[in-house]
Amino acid sequence: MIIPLILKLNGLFNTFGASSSVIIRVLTEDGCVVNQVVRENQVIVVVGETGSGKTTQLTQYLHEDGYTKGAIIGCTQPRRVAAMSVAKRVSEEMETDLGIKWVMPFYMTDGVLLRETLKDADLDKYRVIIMDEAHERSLSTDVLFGILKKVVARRRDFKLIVTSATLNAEKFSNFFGSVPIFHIPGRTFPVNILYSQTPCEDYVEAAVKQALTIHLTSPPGDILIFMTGQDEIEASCYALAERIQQLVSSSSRAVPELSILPIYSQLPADLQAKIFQPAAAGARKCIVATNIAETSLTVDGILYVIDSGYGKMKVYNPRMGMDALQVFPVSRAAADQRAGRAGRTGPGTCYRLYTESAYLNEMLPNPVPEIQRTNLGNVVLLLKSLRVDNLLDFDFMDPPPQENILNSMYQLWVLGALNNVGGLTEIGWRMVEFPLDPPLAKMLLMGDRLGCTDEVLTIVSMLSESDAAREKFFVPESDHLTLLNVYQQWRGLRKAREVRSQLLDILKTLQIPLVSCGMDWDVVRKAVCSAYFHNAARLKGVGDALYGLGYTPDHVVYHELVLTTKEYMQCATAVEAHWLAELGPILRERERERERERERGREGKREEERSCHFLP
DNA sequence: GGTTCCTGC
Repeated sequence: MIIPLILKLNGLFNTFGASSSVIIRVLTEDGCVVNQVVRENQVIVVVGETGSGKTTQLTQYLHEDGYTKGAIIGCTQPRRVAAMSVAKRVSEEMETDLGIKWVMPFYMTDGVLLRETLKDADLDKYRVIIMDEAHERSLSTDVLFGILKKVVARRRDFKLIVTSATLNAEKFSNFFGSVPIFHIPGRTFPVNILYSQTPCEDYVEAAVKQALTIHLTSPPGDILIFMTGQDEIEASCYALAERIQQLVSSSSRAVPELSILPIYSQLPADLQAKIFQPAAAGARKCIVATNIAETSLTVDGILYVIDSGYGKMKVYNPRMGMDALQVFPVSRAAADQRAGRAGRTGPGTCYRLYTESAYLNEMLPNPVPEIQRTNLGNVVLLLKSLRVDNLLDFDFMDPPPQENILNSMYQLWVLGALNNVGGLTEIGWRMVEFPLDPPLAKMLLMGDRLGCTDEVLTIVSMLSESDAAREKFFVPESDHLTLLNVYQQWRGLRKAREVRSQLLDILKTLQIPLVSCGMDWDVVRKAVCSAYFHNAARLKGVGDALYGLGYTPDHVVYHELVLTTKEYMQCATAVEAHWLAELGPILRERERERERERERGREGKREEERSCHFLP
């Protein structure tokens, strides 16, 4: 077998970190040590650079040691594109080794593996699971950690290999009982890090200046600037273009070309693709990005990184039942990840627009894991179905705030998924079958009861489709019906169609018939209402804010409430007040109680009646 | 009239 070995001898028995008692073992050139250690340990943690080939190497060793005989090696990634591209790369590498029988590891997202535990709690079909990029701490990764820890205890033949960035390795090792940590050296170049001498007043301005300085005085190499969002990116690009233009017209010397390229996830795909095209001869690229360029996208040729030190993050507030999209200083780990982007093609430089003292004293070592800042409805449902009765006792590596768990349980109870003692109801058991957020699963099941599964199925599928085409097909009473309208009139929506057919399969297995209500769309609104009545609002003093709706309903339910500069209800549907009473009698009672509590307490006016802004 | 990045089928 001629797969180049990247695992190299890297010093014997180094201790890992000053406080650590864990010894880093060594992977030798011939790989026999790793084989032996995998043999001797059920769980190991592997520290290595992204793309160092560690998963390829590990699966090869595992194969050699017979772990693929009559069993499967599973390898998880946090993102689907990554899972697919790793699978592709590995299969290409395999093809070059003619005549060798190789059992491909099964690549998937961690979310897929998590859902597999629903059907097979012990994951019997897997002999080994490799969790790649576990340091990213996706919601699914964190839930899987707790579940796999139990699988490891129950199945002595089962192996778990967790790969991680340096910072998290010891924590991961401790979680699984001080398991061995391995180090695989990376292949990146050193990055020189320069800090701002004083705190920076306006990082957009500072970034633009720094980029110009690099462009005019530093050797060739592309620039990558990290900003928080679309607005700042547009402002930076505009300012950069303007300054370059000024220089061109005022300077007698020739100003080299600078190709200014914004990138963020909302940017249309054809514009996104531009960042991967090489710059014209003699020109330099300057990419201005959100944190999409931190992990999701990798551009080669970057030698200069300019880091604002900030990023946006969604934070769930259980008291308000609302997500807030807020700007935060990034963590040290994220800042280091950003800096590392300058060292992929050669020795690079990272300009941090904040002081070294801010880096050392004000930034968190790691980002707050997603599980601690999100609505846990799905997690609760899933764990309940795995017969984890007391969620507060579940072995989370970093437990979510108790308030988040209790609030999510309350929401599930309101939806009828949990009974009074916190067990799954019949509806709850059926909701688990759907890979959907609990309200959407509920909407489907209510569609069954109300005779409109066909319509509701489309609406649920469309919520995952882009909202770009929505405007033309506007239905005044309901954003949700607008989505149905879009789908019915323009059936070229690929993603929605795929999702729809897959959800339809699940309906079939649950023996729920596909029934249409024709044009009687009121029942559809009722189904929407039944899913969202915990997200209900009475409109008050909204004035001009409703101009897009055409008329003013008394009550609406909404898909999501997000706090940005203002509070925004996203995807709202007008409902009749008596529907709320019919469909959610328990809720109404609880709400009255809570309102009375609130009136007594100091907590706020804000929650009583939300004046709101509509997004068509 | 606006919002970082992801996921399940």
